Order: sequence, then structure tokens, then C-alpha cells
Amino acid sequence: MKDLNPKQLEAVHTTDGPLLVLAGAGSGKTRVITYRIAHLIETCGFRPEQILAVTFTNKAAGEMKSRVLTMLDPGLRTGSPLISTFHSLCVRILRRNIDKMNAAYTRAFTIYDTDDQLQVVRRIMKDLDIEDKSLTARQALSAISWEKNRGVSPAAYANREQVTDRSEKIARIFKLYEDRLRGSNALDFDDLLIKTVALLRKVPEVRSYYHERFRHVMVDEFQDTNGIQYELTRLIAVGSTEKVHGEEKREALWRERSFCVVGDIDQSVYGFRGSDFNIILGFQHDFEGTRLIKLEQNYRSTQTILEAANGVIAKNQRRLPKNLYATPELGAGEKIGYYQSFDGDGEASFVAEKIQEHLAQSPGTRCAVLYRTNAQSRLFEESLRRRNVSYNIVGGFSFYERAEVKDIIAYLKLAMNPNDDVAMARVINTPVRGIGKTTLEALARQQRDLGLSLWEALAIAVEQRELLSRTITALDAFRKVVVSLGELVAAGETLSEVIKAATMDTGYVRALQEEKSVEAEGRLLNIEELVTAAVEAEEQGESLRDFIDYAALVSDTDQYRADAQVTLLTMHSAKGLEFPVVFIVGLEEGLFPHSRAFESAEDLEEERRLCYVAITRAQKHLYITHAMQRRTWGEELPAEPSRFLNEVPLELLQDMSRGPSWLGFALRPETLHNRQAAAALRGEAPARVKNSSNYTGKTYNSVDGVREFFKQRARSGGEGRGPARRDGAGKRKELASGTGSANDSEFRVGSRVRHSKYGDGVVLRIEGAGEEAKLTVSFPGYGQKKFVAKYAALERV
DNA sequence: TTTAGTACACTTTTT
DNA sequence: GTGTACTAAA
Repeated sequence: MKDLNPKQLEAVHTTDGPLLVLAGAGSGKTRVITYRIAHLIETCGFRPEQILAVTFTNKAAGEMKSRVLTMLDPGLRTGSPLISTFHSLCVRILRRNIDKMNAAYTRAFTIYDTDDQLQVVRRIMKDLDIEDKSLTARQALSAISWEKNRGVSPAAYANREQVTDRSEKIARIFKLYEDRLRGSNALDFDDLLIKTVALLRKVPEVRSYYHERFRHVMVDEFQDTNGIQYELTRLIAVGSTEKVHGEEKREALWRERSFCVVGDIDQSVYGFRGSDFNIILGFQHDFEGTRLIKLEQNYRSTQTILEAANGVIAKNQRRLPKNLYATPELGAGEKIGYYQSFDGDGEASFVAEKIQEHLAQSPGTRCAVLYRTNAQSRLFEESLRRRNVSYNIVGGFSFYERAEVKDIIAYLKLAMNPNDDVAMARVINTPVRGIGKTTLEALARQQRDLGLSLWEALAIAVEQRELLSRTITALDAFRKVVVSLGELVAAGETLSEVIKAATMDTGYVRALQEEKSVEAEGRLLNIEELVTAAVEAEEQGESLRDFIDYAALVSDTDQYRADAQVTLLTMHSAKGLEFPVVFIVGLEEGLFPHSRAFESAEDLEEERRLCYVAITRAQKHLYITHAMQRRTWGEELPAEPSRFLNEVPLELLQDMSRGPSWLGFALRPETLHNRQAAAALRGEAPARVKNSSNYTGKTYNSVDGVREFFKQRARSGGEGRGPARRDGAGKRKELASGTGSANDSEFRVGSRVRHSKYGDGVVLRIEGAGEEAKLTVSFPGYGQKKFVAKYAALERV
């Protein structure tokens, strides 16, 4: 405890009553939580099981768990505190108690991820014949989720005052969606929280069990909680959601008990999924006698980086004023590197080069590239790969999202809950068993008429024998496969045995082996990996149930490895992490801030908080970059510099661009004058702040500057773009002007080429000519791949 | 019924 | 650029 400052120490030592810790970025928040847990166990004598700490991501939970475990005296480690995400906490509670609620669910319930939910909605829309483009399954689902999270039932939604054509459709989908999930004994991510809250409210024994058990409840990243999550934690910590009146009652409640929430409204970046930082603002009001502790000493970043972060966040209206003090020993630090590139490739090259410099100068330095959307990662992957810099990427596609992995898991889900319609629809004909569209439709019809699950409909179909005998045989074979898997589970077979049966006895692996294609090889490897993961989980004492739940709740963010030299990740995933060297890329209007945030001032402020989060990840070196044009949806479009660039105090920036840049323009005296005038105007008219036009006003000058710059560029021919740049537009022009010939094709049989994913290979065959040509390329280790020359990112070596 | 080929939508951010 | 959903042919 000696290395804590007085404020941190106060937070650790406050062990009775409600406690609100406002922790600025880099102020040692996780440290405080872990020390506090250790203190409660080692000094106050609470048993580890009496402590609950809730986080939002598995990553944060895992990190906290391991830090607590290494800190605890091994002698006192009789059990471990429950450190978990909201969702896994709910799964845990529901698996033990959901049947006590009498709500048609059993403890064998299945969890539906977003993909499963979409399948359900798509099917419903098909059944209801709602298939116009104005309402996509995705939109319907997000509307439903929004309503669910606000406690609106399908009936209440249907009876609302304003009924539009759209809302009427959604109401019908909503109703069926809930029915079908219930029929499949399935819960979606929202349900996990909603049903847990309902359970704790309805069943006093369950509520008091958890209330009595957890004497100390802690919530990390509290600014990201939504109403339901808040309710959940209150039900556990307080035993009710009522305000506790009267000094005496409060004292009785808080004796040897605490409710500690930690957060920072400037880092609230999950508004899109319903989080509401008004909850943190109202906390003291909800709990009389709340102890408030502010952690304002930043131990992470240099003075320069902090000033940049403060400069940006100061532009937000909706916030609590806050001071974040730098640690003098860390010094002012280097200026912030600014780079304007011609396009996305140029940006990626700059970043990769700088990373190489840093790694050469001080080997072992951890670098991170932060972007707004996952789609941006590709260019950085390519440029790093070209330079042989190994990297670690967080997000994108997860292992558990791969088709073959989901297939095997669907079999396991069916073994435990054959009524899981989504799982059933997924594997009933995988591998192919001759159960096609017609048969499925027949089953679906019966299902609808009799109100059954797909599984029950199948059993009846087999019995009635009204289908072709060949079909009946196929259906019965499938039924037997699932039944025998179910028997294994019922007999208490081990996780590894069941998963082996799910891969072998279903014929899944055999089908892949017979395919003998490269893709099948890859799938087999993934299945192998899944089995290995299951065996390892079993060694950790996990059951099949645990394993499946884990697969449903892990996100891509969890793949983060702290030891990697270079990490590529979104700004959202970067929350809670720190890196000596940080690149924030794609600072362009429409990308960051994202165009979806343009409509409302609130959303823009959330984007700005995201910018604040991104900047404060940096410890020593920070770079910000933007491109003059960027490829979106395959189209190269001009991009305007982000308004956030203008909000960083410009004197903190050092221009590393080749040639003239936006920054150079912004720093010209007359421009500066305009900026100051604009700033003064803003200061005089604070009432207009809510108007979003105010935001565009700030970048107005700079936008003009960019146009000017573009004009100049057109005349002078532009900055030095890399000679290796593949310019799709240029090629198209050549073709159009009639110069296209066989010569036009970059490739010949025998050419050596490089692909971003498969590495170096040799062209085996070319079909067609020019950019439409189809190339067959052999890659050592990956086999043969086919590409269309126009689309494949193939480079000649 | 299956498969190959093509059209098309996709891009916030996460459990 | 990429993955999925639909369509046409076998």
C-alpha cells in the first residue's frame, strides 16, 4: 500500500457505505480496485467469495483477476473473489435460478449471439412477408433491442401512441421474436441482463441470497452502465432499488458492506449501446452519504500528451470540470507527431516506418495503432507485413465466429437443448444429408401450425411419414445423431468426449476430409484448435456448459496479448490500456468523428470523448495522422481533416508531412487570426453550443484550407506518393482511353506475386486478359487460390 | 437437392 | 475488398 497516493489510499480504506471514485485517465484506477480487494480480504477479514467486482469486458475482468491473485497472500487464498463481466455474472445467476421465475425458461437455456438473433429476425420477416428494403433485419433487431432495454414489452410497443407503418411492422416482428426465443429456450444478450433483473425482483429468496453473499460490490467503468445494469448492481448491493431513507436504516444497511463505483464521464463511449453517464452524475443523489473521491493525478502520460487531451475534451459542454495533473518526473515529453498523407496507403506507410524506427531505437517498445472502425485495419496490416514487422490485431473476426466452429458448437447446443431452433437450422444439413429447402419448408409449416420447436416438428414428421421415404430416412438419421449426443451429455461424459463425438459422430470431420480442398484443410485445423481448447478447458475443471457459455460471451477484444510489440485495435478496444507509442489514424471528418455522429451534438461529444480516450492511451509518444483522400466502398474520395485536429493546441504538434499540409496552413498568421476570432465568437455565444452547426464552424477555415491545398496539388502534381502504389482509378482510365492491351496485365504465368494474407506465390494460370483476368496462384503453405486481377491485392515481386 | 456463380450490402463502436 | 444471400443450371 506504500506506493499509493493519499487519495488512492482513501479509496482503498473506505470500506463501508456507498463510494464514488471519479478516476481520470491514467490515475491508477485498476490499481485502486485491486488494492481495495486485497485490503478487504487481508486486513478487514472478509472472505474472498463475499466480494464482487463487475467489469464490462472479459479482458478487464481477466486483467483484474490476475492482478488480485498475484497480490493476495497465498495463505489467504481460500477462495477467489468473483470478478466478472455483467453478462457472465448474469449467466451464472440464471443458470442456477432461472426456473424459479416460472417464465417458461429452464436452466438449460441457450444464449443467442447477434448472429443468431439476426437469423431469427430474418426468418420472422420472411414468414411475415415483410421484405422491403426500407426495413432490414438489422434495423428491426436494433429497434427491438432498444425497446427491450427500456423495459418495453411487445404488447406495450404495439399499443404506443404513434404508430407508423414501420413501427407496426416492428411490433409484429418484436412479438414473434420474443415468442420464438422463448420457444427455443433461448436468451439473447439483452435478455441475460433483463431476465436477471426480473428474477432478482420477483424472487426474494434469490435476491437475498446474492445480497447476503456479496458484502462488497464494485463496478468498474461505471460511466458505461445502462439503466438495467445499474438496477442489477443495486439489487445485489442494496437488496432493492428503492432509496434508503433515514439515518438508522442507512447505517444498518452499510455496516460491513460497501458499494463502490469507479468511473470517468470523459471516457463514456458506449452511449450507442444504451450507457448513460447521467447515472454516475446522479449516484450521490441516489445514495445519501456517498463518499466522493477524485483521482486527478495522472501517472501515465507526458505533459504534452495531457495538454492535447485536455484541449480536446474541454470542447465538450456536457461534462464535469476536472483537473488532471501531470507527473513532473515524466517531463514535457516530445511534441506530438502530425502527418498528412496523400491517401490511406501513404498513412499506413508512415505509421509502419515510424514503428520500425521506434523498434530499432529501443527494442521492446510497445506500439499501438488506434483507428475508429475495424475496416481500417487492413492497410496497416499490409504495410506492417510488407516490412516484416509482426503485429497483433484485436477485433475483426473472432475464432468463435468462424462457420465451422459455430457448426460444432451448434451441435453441442443441440445436445443440451434440442429446442434451439437456430442451432438446428444451422446444422440440420451440415454436412449435407439431403435435407434441403423443400423439406425445411415443410417442417417450418408444421412448426408454425402446431406451435412447436423445429425439433418437435421433426419428430412428428418422422412419425407421420408423410414425406418422401428418402427424406424421412435423412431426417431420422439426423435425429439419431442429436439424440445420441444428448445421451452422452446426460450420461455425464466429459467435455472432451462430447466434443469429439460432435466432430466425428456427426460426420462433420469426415465430410471435410473427403472434400480435399484447401479451405477444408483450414476448417479442419480450426476444429482441431477447438478440440484442443476444449481439452484445456476441461483440465481447468470446466464443464461442457461452461465451455459453451464462454464461447458465446467472449469477444474479439479478449485476444489481446500484452506482450506483443505492435497492436492494431479500435479506440473502443483500447480503453483501459496504455502504450509507450500510440498512433491515432484516420482523423478525417466522416470517419472520426464518424458520419453517423453528425446529426446530434450528444453523439459528437461522445466521439470527442473517444478522441480523449485515444489520446490518453499514450505514455511517451503520440502521432496523429490523416489522409487527403481515402478509399471507401472501393471508391477513392477526398477527405477533410477532422475537427478534432483543430481542437488539439496546434503548438503541440510537429509537422512530419512531406510537402505542404493542413497544419502548415492552419498555423499561418492570418489563419490563426481567423481561428482566434472564431474562438472568441464561440465564447460570446455559448447558447448556440447545442446547435451542431457550431461544431462545423470550427473546422470551417481548415476545410477551406484543404480545398486550397487540393487546388495547389492539382497544379504541382502532388507530394511524392510511393512508386508501388496501385492506383485503381489510373488503371481504369487507361482502359477507357483504349491503351489497354495484353501488356496491361501485370501478370504472366510464372510471375512471382505477393498477397497480403498468403505471402509469396507463383502464378499458375491466367484466364481472360487485363484487369478482368482470373489468376490461379500457388502459395506455399496455403495451396492454390483463384483471384480476379482487378480486385485481388496482388503485388508483383 | 446441390452447387457454382453472381449480385449486393456492408462499415461504427461490444457483450 | 469481402462475405452472404439469392438464382440458375446440373
